[in-house]
Amino acid sequence: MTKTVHVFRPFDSYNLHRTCDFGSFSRANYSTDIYCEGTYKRVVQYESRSNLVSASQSQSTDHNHIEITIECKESTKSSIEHCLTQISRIIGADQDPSGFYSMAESDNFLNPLVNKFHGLHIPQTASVFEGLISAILGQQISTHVARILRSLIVERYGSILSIGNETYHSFPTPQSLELAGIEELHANKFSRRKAEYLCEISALESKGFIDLENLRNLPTEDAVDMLTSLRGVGQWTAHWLLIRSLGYEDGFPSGDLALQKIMGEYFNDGEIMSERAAMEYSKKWRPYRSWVTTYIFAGVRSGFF
DNA sequence: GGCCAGGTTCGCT
DNA sequence: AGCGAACATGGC
Repeated sequence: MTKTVHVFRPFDSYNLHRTCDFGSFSRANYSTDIYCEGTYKRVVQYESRSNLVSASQSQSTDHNHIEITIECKESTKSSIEHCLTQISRIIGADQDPSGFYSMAESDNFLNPLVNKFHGLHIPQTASVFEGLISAILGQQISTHVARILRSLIVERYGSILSIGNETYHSFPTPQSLELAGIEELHANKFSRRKAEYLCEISALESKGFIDLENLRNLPTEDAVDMLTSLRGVGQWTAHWLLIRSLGYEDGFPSGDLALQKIMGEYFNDGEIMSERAAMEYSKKWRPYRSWVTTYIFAGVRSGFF
């Protein structure tokens, strides 16, 4: 077991704790990602080898930096490179919120949110596939139930890595979910419809009929079109993916019920906003709507509103 | 027990 | 285009 340590300097404002909190990583049943005592941990696969990668932030007096540790049976220059790229993307340490922050300064609604959650970046899912499956599974149900279902498939279909006394789970591969099959997922607390969506998408990805990772390289519209052509993926899910998996800064899931309620309270005399009205109103926040969405949800989760 | 929760599809007007 | 039902589950 070799161990290597690296230091990464994000933009000054970056706050690991707030970012991991937003990602639900500190919740016991999140399974794949662990955030505990100031350290974030996750297994990163590279060429069929498992690397345990951890990140922690030290707030020394003059400099704010992230320390990244990689543990692996064998490491190479390219495996280390891969792990560093992955981890900094997952924890959002490579993002620059300064454009969003300057826009928010002159916005009465955003300004308090930015003050409260300053340093929160947008955590990215380890893969687009993982983001998509997690998003579909969370449709229409409470975040609490979504976590239960997510950890169920992770523990049942994901691979396991043991180091010392600790056990780490990986997110299921497209192959393993395809293999699980509709019937089995249905028997495991998923609606038949959802089980179908998950298996269909897993099969398409594992057979190479779609390439979810490649969506990162497409213009926004094309990525949304491709995603919504999949059964089980509507506007909400596609935009959620733009924000949480594809790294776009201007996604906006206007179909979101919680978002419509909050916006209604502030901008529509307390009346819930329609999807269309929410989308229209959101245009004043271009091109930073992914940030706006993230900060609003951070507010929702912490009882800010 | 009933209603809702960070939606989507399908089948009607 | 727009509307309503169905979908499975956990929590209040």
